[in-house]
Amino acid sequence: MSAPGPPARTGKRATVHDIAAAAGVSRGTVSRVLNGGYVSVTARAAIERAIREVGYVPNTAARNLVMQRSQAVGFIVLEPHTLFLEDPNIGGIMLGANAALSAADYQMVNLVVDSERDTARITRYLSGGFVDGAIIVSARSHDPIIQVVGGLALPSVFVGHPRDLHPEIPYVGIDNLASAEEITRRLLATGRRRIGMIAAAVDRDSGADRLAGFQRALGPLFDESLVAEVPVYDFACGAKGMRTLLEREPELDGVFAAADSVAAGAMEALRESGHRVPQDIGVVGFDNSSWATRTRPHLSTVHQPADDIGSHAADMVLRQLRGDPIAERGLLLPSPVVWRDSA
Amino acid sequence: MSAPGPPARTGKRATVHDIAAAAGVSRGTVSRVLNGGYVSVTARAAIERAIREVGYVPNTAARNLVMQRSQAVGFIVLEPHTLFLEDPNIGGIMLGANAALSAADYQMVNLVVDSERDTARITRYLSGGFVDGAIIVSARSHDPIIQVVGGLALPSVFVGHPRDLHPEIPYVGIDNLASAEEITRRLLATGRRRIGMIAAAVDRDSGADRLAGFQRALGPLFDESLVAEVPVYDFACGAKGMRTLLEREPELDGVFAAADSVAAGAMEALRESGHRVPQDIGVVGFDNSSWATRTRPHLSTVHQPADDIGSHAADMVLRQLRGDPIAERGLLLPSPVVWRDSA
DNA sequence: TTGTATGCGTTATCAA
DNA sequence: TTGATAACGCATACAA
Repeated sequence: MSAPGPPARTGKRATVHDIAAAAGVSRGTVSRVLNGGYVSVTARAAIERAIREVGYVPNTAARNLVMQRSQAVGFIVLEPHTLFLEDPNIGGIMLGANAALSAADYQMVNLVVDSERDTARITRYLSGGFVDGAIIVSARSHDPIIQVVGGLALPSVFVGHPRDLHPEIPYVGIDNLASAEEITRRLLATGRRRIGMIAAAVDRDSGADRLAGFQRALGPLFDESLVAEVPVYDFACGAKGMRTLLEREPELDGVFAAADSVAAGAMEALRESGHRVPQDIGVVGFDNSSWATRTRPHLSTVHQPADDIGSHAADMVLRQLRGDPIAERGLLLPSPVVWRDSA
Repeated sequence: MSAPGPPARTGKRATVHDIAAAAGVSRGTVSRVLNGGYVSVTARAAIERAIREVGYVPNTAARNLVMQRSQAVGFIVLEPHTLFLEDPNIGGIMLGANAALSAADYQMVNLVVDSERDTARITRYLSGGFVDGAIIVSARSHDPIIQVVGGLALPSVFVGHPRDLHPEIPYVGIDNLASAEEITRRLLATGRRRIGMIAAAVDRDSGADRLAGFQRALGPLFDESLVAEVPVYDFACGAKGMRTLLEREPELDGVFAAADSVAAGAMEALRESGHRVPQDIGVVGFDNSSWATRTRPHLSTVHQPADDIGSHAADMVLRQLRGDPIAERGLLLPSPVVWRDSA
């Protein structure tokens, strides 16, 4: 109980004042060695020893108050809590952002807003100066949090490409439309003609763009009845969507699932109904997440550089924080198709 | 740009001082209506109007400084970042904790510590008064963060049942040993005799206890060579562990996988090697996560009430925060076996 | 019921 | 190079 751990387990924590007293100098001098500034060698030595002795650890609230910053950036996810967990994509983006942020010595604070109550609490949190900036994922234009962030003029970045949405806030993402088009084309190239899509989250820009890309690739072959819309990117929705499609069109020979998790669910449904992949039906996904190599056969899919998206998003916030004006209105990262065996 | 959003987009935010000026009262009176205290009806009305007018939002740093609290609780995960995403169990616990915390108007702050650098930054974060309490997941006794938390006397709770680890910090979890024993027994009851285990994370209490339970159930039938140890609870490790086991013992007729994700990987390997489940080999898992119903056949497993664990953990921190002394040294939640078709 | 004054722990601006 | 001293925005004990 008494041996280890640098900070002494006393009720009150040591302050700059205590260091000053212990070292026999003024608080100003202590502050100068803590930050950077002219201080004599002898004074510095005495103070550094005192710091260790009293087990000093800075009080961030006090520092924030005077510095007007928190050294933290919010990672705001506007999705149900459960999806936040299920979606490997959001996870990857989060990891990338966290790595970049922590390299710059910023703490990432994870904020999932799902309910009215969340909105209120997180509004308070953002307004309270707990974060210096924000990375916003899955924004829709009506989200009240967006208004708050805009009103606060909080240095921010959108992940994704929401249109008509605070043009002064930059974005980073991929070209969902072009990539969806490209992967659908390859489905055509392997001879499929009755091609369906399991479209998810069409109320969001990513979902809508993937559907649009699919339609553009198919051109006159596009058949609205071969699009099964499901609410979210997940396994269960994929299985359900696939069953719907099979029911509507027994002759189906190709399927574009809007995400790998959706594709995995679809393949499960396909196996149950006795269809072989890729012989009977070709399947392609989107994301190149760990789902893609968890299915048999492995999924052909679009690689979404989640990690890069996250780190670029973090960089854009960091740059605003530094005062560097950011030139681009937005940033689209490459998302190449990766071919495996499912189509 | 100018229409919506309560806080006016001015550079400086309104303070209590501004409210006082606008309402023609002193700061003290304003503070009293903000918190609670005696204040005349007329003054209150004027102040409340002024608050809306100036678009006041409290400065949390200042409030924290004077109140010596942050109204936030850290959710500390001592695991690699990637596992934090993959492990559905941690996710469920997080969700449960978040729900309880936000119901009590606390902000949950997610802290994953994976590297040296993380440790330093998060130590600073915790010590800086950013959180009033902590929920600690996956602790091992040597983790330096534990020392910090202990040294700070930060109201905390362990998720899991780490022994020899700060006995003054309560824990909440399940009885991994008993449940592992129980589910292994049922494997025996269905006639299996050459039973192996894919043991994961044996350096942690949960992993070690599950292995111990397995051994206790088997008694004299226990064969050390039929235990394949893998580093973490995940799909890929499950497949690899299964292949190892099959190689060591072609006559294997039962397998206990230390987690559902591990079991799913194992079943994938089994399918590839042409073994039928449950006819040739019975498989049981642990967690009752979404993996359990994603496999064919569905997994028999142990239900781990992740949500409840999370909310109970949050409650224990909240109680300490309120000053209620917490009586129990720890809390073990029921974790019943759920039988499906894989064994 | 209200106003005033003081302190929370830092940093920053001055003189010295 | 250093030591006072004034902010930062809020809560609160005390005086009025």
